[in-house]
Formats: sequence, C-alpha cells, structure tokens
Amino acid sequence: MTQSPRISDAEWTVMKELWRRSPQTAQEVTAALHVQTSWSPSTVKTLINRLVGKGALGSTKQGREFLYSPKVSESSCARAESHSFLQRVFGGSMRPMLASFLEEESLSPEDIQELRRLLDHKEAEDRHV
Amino acid sequence: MTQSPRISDAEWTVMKELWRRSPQTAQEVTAALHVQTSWSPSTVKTLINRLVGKGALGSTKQGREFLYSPKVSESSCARAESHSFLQRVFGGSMRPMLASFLEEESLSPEDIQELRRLLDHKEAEDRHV
DNA sequence: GTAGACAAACTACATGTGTAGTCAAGGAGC
DNA sequence: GCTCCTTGACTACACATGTAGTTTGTCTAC
Repeated sequence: MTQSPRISDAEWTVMKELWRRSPQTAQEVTAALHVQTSWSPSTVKTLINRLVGKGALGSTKQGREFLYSPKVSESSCARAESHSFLQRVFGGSMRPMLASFLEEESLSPEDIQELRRLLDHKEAEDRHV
Repeated sequence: MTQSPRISDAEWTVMKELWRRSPQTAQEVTAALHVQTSWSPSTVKTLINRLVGKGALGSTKQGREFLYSPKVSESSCARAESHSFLQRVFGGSMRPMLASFLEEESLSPEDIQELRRLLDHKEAEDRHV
C-alpha cells in the first residue's frame, strides 16, 4: 500500500487530469487544463515536478520529453484526503458529517436510491462479518 | 451570513475548543489543548491572533486579559470546508464521495438507521419543494 | 554544422502555516 | 513608588503553496 502523500489544491487538478488519461507529457497536461485554469506551462511544470518529488507521479523519458503517469491511485488519495477531512472538521465521526452533507448539498432521487442500496449492502456486510 | 474564512488545520483545533466552551482566555485555551497538542502558549496565542485577524474569533478586553469567542459558527465553517473538500477531491459530486466514505469508514447499525431517516427526510422535502 | 525552437531545470517571490522566541507594558506585592 | 511577573504585541523562521520567469541543453530544419 503506497502511503499517499499530501496533495495540495492545485496539485489535485493536475493529478485528476493524469488519472483521467495517462501517460501524458507536461505540454499535454497544460493544454488539457488550459480551459479550466489558464495556467502557464511553467506553472503546470512546477506542479508536476512537485508531484514527482512527492512520489505521486512517475516519469519516463521519451526522446526529449517526459511522460508522466500517476503512481498513486485516485481512490487511495481520496481515502487519505477524506479521512483527514473527517478528522479535522468532524472530529472523526461520520454521522454529523453525513448529516451536514445531506442537509447542504443537493442529491437527485437516483442518488438517494443509490445511497439506500449502499446502506443495505453495508448492513448486510456488517451482519456477515 | 458571515463568509467563513479559510481555517487551517492547527486553527481548527483552536476553534473547536472555543466552540466547545466560550469565552475563554488564551491561557485557558492553551491549558485545554495542552493534552492533545502540547503547544506552547506562544503558539496558541499566534493561532488565536491569526483567527482574530481572519474574523473567526472576537475578543473583549477583561482587565489585563482578553476573552475570546467564535464569531463564526462551527456549522458554517464545516459547510464551507465540506464544500471545498467535495469539489477538490470528488469534483463536486456527492455520490462517489458518499460511496467512498461508506466503504471506508465504519458505521454502527444506529448510524445506518439514522442515515436512512435522513434520506427519507430529504426525499420528502424534495418532493414538497 | 549552425540557428532556432522547444522542453527541462533552476530560480523567484509573495503568501499561508506550524511552531515558537523576545520585547514591552501594566497590574500585584512589598 | 519600585520591582517582578504576567500577558499581549511584535518578530522569527522554515517549509508549503500558488504562480511564473530565466537559463540551459538538445533536437530539428536548413
């Protein structure tokens, strides 16, 4: 299990793109992100380098360029991030957190159905284990 | 509606204490946090000052000391924090986020019941509005 | 082979954050 | 009233982060 490094806001944006498609060159990533962010190539390159430094991205030299791809999975980063968020803001207890999200954010009827299914599943699982 | 300022990790710890009980002096907060954090009084004072600067805490002079109390509610900060977390990590979509939490974190049977109730409530609400 | 283009590497810099020390001012004890 | 202690105010400093510019090295086109 790779210990997920701490990934900052801007870095998440870069990671998301590389999770979506990889490997990509720095240039490609810059182009892909340009719509949402209008970051300069330097900026994207800096972020990529920091991520390589943190071990979140790996690179392979391809001629004059580098190809980058994630070395940590999105789900494992999401888990780490979620856990730290839960601790920090809700002291680690799920119930108030879920309550707050349900109150605040919008859910489609399908989302609600899906959630019920997840709860059923969870419950069944708990009973078995 | 007070626009909740961005509150850092360490600052959350201080805010939590003042949400738990307020007003308190810097000294009292330091003492209260000492068990978990072993921060020096200077550190706590710095954090408090920053929070006052951000408008998250208010202060009243009481003789030689100051009494501090929150100026923003815990729930509003939690909302802001939750929203930004949801955006950053799950691109704003609740369903994968909830799925990830349900998979990862542990829920008691009562938590599950409570969640079902919340979902029912939410659903009924949506139908009415 | 030389010039130009492009990508990588290095440097930059303001602001935020974690963590704390020092200085200064005002009340408490003598 | 003077001294000491406490508390507030100011200063410090390393590292992270957002954002980008400059230098250097190498490939490509002539």
